Amino acid sequence: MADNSSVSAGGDLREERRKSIMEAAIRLFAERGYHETKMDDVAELAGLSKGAIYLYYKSKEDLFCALLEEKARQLLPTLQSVAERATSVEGLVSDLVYTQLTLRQDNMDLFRIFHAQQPRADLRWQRSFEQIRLHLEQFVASLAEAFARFLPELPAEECRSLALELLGMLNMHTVDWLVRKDVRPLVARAEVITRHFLYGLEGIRRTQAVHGACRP
Amino acid sequence: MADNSSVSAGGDLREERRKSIMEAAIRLFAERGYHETKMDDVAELAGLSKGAIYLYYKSKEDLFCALLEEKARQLLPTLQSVAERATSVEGLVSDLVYTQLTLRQDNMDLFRIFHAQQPRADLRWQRSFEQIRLHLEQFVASLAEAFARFLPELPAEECRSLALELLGMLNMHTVDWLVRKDVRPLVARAEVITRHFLYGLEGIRRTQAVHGACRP
Amino acid sequence: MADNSSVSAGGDLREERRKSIMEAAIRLFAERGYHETKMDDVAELAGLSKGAIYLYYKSKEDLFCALLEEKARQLLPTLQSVAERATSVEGLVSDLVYTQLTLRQDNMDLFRIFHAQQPRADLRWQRSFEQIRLHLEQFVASLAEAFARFLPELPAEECRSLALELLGMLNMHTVDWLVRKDVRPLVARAEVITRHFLYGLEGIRRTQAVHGACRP
Amino acid sequence: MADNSSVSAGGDLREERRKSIMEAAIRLFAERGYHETKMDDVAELAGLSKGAIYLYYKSKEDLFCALLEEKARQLLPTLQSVAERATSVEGLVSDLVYTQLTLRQDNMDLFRIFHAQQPRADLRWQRSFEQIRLHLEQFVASLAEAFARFLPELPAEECRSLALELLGMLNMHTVDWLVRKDVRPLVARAEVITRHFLYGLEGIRRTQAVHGACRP
DNA sequence: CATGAATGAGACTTCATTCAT
DNA sequence: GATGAATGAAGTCTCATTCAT
Repeated sequence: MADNSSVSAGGDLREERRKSIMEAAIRLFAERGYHETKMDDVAELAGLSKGAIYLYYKSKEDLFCALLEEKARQLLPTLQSVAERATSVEGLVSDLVYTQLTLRQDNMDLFRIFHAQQPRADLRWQRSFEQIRLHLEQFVASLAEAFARFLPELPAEECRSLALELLGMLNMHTVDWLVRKDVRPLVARAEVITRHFLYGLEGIRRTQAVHGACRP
Repeated sequence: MADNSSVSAGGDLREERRKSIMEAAIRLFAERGYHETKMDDVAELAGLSKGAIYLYYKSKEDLFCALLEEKARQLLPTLQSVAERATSVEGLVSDLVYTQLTLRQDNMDLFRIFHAQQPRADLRWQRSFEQIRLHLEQFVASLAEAFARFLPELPAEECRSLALELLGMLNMHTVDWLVRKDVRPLVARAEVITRHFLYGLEGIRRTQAVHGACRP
Repeated sequence: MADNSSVSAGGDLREERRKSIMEAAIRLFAERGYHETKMDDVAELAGLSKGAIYLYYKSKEDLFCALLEEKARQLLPTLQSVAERATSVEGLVSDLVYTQLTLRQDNMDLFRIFHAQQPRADLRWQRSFEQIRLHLEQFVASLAEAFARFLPELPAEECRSLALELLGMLNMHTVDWLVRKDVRPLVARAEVITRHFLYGLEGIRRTQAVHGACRP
Repeated sequence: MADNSSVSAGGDLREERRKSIMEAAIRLFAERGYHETKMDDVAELAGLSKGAIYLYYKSKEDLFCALLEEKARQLLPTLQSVAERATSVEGLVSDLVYTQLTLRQDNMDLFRIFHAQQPRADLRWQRSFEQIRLHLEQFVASLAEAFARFLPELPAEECRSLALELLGMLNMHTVDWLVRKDVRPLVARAEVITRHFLYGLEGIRRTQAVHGACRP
């Protein structure tokens, strides 16, 4: 255990450097965007020389894509599981809102990057972004499906709508929190959002019940 | 008529060129982002030489800022007025949703630009963006205030929350419409969004009524 | 004629610039080799800015390949024709030596580039170089064939050998002339080379004649 | 014996490493040229770490120069001696051709390097190259002088010419052998080359004899 | 001595901007 | 005014060389 410390330290050091580059990159890409971020800046923030970055990532583009893919791999499982293990619509919504806000708060830089890139037709990050868009699409779908489970009368289309709307609410609150540099934690908004959204669902349900009752 | 045509045509021509540059810029900035858009591309799409752009805008940055400011000037009044002239919360929401979706559909490129830039901390477009953020802030405020008018018992904070959430829902639907290249018009989603949001309000109101009744 | 001067001047100017870049490139590539030649140097020698080169050639590599291909296209026809139109072996050799030396003298930089690159296994200029090697191969072949025409008894293999040897003699004299910066013109060596080579042929012929006579 | 083994082994090891670096360098410089050869590649092929090279050679340039000088020191004596110990022109030529072709075959990488660098005006290897050029010059001179010994009537200039031509023939055959990756050994061409060159000499001699006879 | 991670000077290339025509 | 060829600052990336381990 003690004797392999030198070896594992080598590996650890390498992994640590890799991580420090990535953290620097996330922060800068988030704050300034891809093009306004210079490799020099990343190097400086990571505490390395410019050339050293190229020992870990073969190009700026590669660094950006690696960032997207690694974070996607880290975060997506958490997101998915919430929708799947829910036992009631109230539980689903409140868990989801809480989980999302926590993740966004802890990964605000990543959120910025995603949010900014979302509506681009683009260019050359297709590979990475297309993957991520698929993940997102899948996430929306699984959320819509969860709604469908608890609101069986609702058309699939409308369930998807609900999923989008909930995410939209979360997005806007996150952006607001970022832009106004709100000192309160983002999760403090969980209760309001959950409540508002559940009120909406209640209304939908009631209408459904009536309609359902009318159809003999 | 013939002789002043050169003058007025000159003026018109000038205005026309300005506009064609701006339209080209909007489209390209939206599709590719600021840095991926080359002045050559703008010139080509506008049907002018590269040098000519500099007769109308003193730099690329200036073109971008002018674009933001001009469009903000064009669109914001419409947005504001909806909130102000509403006579019922139902009217407010349904008008707003309709107006917003229509505007976004007709100015999708502009929407992309705004959306992408929204969560940036940045850099050098502060001048233009700060202005726009103020406009947006103001718009959110006036919307929150309109809600407050119709839901007098609701804390101001929560009214603002509602405003954000409605806009978030609209944003997400717009992004979804763009990304999936939905062939149906964006406004087709107005009814669902309005309904969902109003159900939510109804729930809030009912709770309020109960709470209100309790308070002697 | 006069009215299209502005147009043709534009074209001419462009062609002139292209040529001045190429001339600068040939000289520098010849003197220093590919890698020791910086785009800045080419630009300076061509009397342009660094960036301007990229208006004419899309990369350093492209410039190098264009150079090879253009010169090959210019010079090869001359070389080929000598071998084809010869009516006697004496005429062939003396014309060829003269033509070759003249061309080499007038294109000494190009000769250096070819000579230096000739025995490389390499790398990325394959496209351009493979073509040129084919041309050279073809040239050697047509020369060998010309020898075969005048020395019908000689095996094809040995004719090819003769072709190589004549070219080798020319190469070495050219290198010697370059390295020693000989003030006399290179063509001054034509007579000696021709004479020496023809003496050799005479010997071969005589042997052939004897052998030929022996075979009934 | 045992105890000094570490020292002598150390020295041997050092010498061995030096040699393995040099062999790697020769091969790579020959195949790819100086600039396309990376120190990493040399290290890998030599089976050492990159840093280790710098314990043996103080820079890439130094490695290249050392290579040239060492090989020159090794090979030149052999070359010189042939010219000096010849007893007849036939012997001279056939020995020289044979020796040269053998050396070239066994040192083809070195040949490539020399051949490629030969006609450069250059740069910073002047030190090493100038030396080598002097050696070569000397070699050509001694060869010319040998010819002069056996052909006393021939002007010195023309003897030098003959020397160049013989070397040119050898060069071209070597290049041809390399480029076409001829499977037959290079020395297989010795007989033809010798024969062709001697035929030439014979012709020269005959003419000389006639001229000599005329001069009373 | 040996290693190989890190450095940083320097090269190629792009593109916003200028300016002679 | 309009053009587009030219400029050159600035950015990405490479690789010879160094140095802590």
